[in-house]
Amino acid sequence: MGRGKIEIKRIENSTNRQVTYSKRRAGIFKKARELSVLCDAEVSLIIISSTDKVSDYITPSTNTKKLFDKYQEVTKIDLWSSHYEKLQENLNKQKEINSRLRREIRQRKGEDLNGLSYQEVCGLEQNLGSSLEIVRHRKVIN
Amino acid sequence: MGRGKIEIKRIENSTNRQVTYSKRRAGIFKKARELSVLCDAEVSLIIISSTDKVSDYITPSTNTKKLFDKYQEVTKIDLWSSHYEKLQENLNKQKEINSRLRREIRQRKGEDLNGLSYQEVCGLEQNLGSSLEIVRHRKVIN
DNA sequence: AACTATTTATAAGA
DNA sequence: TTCTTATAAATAGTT
Repeated sequence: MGRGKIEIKRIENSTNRQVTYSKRRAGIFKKARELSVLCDAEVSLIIISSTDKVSDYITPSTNTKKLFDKYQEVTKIDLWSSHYEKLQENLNKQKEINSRLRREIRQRKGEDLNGLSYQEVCGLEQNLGSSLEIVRHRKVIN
Repeated sequence: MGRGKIEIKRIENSTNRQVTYSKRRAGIFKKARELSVLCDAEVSLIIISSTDKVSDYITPSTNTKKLFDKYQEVTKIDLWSSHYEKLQENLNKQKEINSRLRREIRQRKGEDLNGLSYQEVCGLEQNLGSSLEIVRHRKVIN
């Protein structure tokens, strides 16, 4: 390319990296445009810099969503379902936490104590006792 | 480029177009790989030929979905919402329930009582009192 | 931001 | 298609 060939590995000097990024980004966008026009192809090119700035090119006759849909159809990479799975996982985690919290509340009400050992019941008793004291005290100063 | 410069417009001869497509596709994928490595950038390149064949490149350290998510975030092009809105809503509801349950537990421990009226504190006191009785009874029969 | 020596990409030909 | 090659284009290092 320029004066002396380069190896393809991360440019450690950040100024040089930034300069090369700008030049090559312009170059590849030009290539994308040319390929799209010359060969009547649909092209989507998204580049996210190391500083998280997004640039993109998409063949004018289409749009990102349409192209992604076609992409999914052909690659069978189900983008939607992987997205869904993560959310679903998160949802399940929340439900599990909620059920633990509910159980704790039931036990603090004296319900659902069968799973507890004698020691645990003793601990709960003490815990409730001191909570009651705190609440009583609060009632008095109110 | 080659022997004599070319204009950037659709190549009408279909054989030439196909040949140019193959060559330039290889070229742009190489550029994508190089940009990604040299500049530590995330690149997604999807090409759909005029005969609907899909090729793609994506920076190895990411995946298509992650990159699309980031893209969506920045461009505000909403690619998924129709699918996940309900799930998201459900998740938010669970989180809300979660925070209510945590508050109830804190109050049963005597914490976070500032939001309660006098009457509510009285109710809590009675509630704790009877819970304590139940637990004491359980301890005895154990 | 411009320049320029080289490397790289590639159009056309075989 | 695949290879060759003349030439255009891209670009690394420099100013």
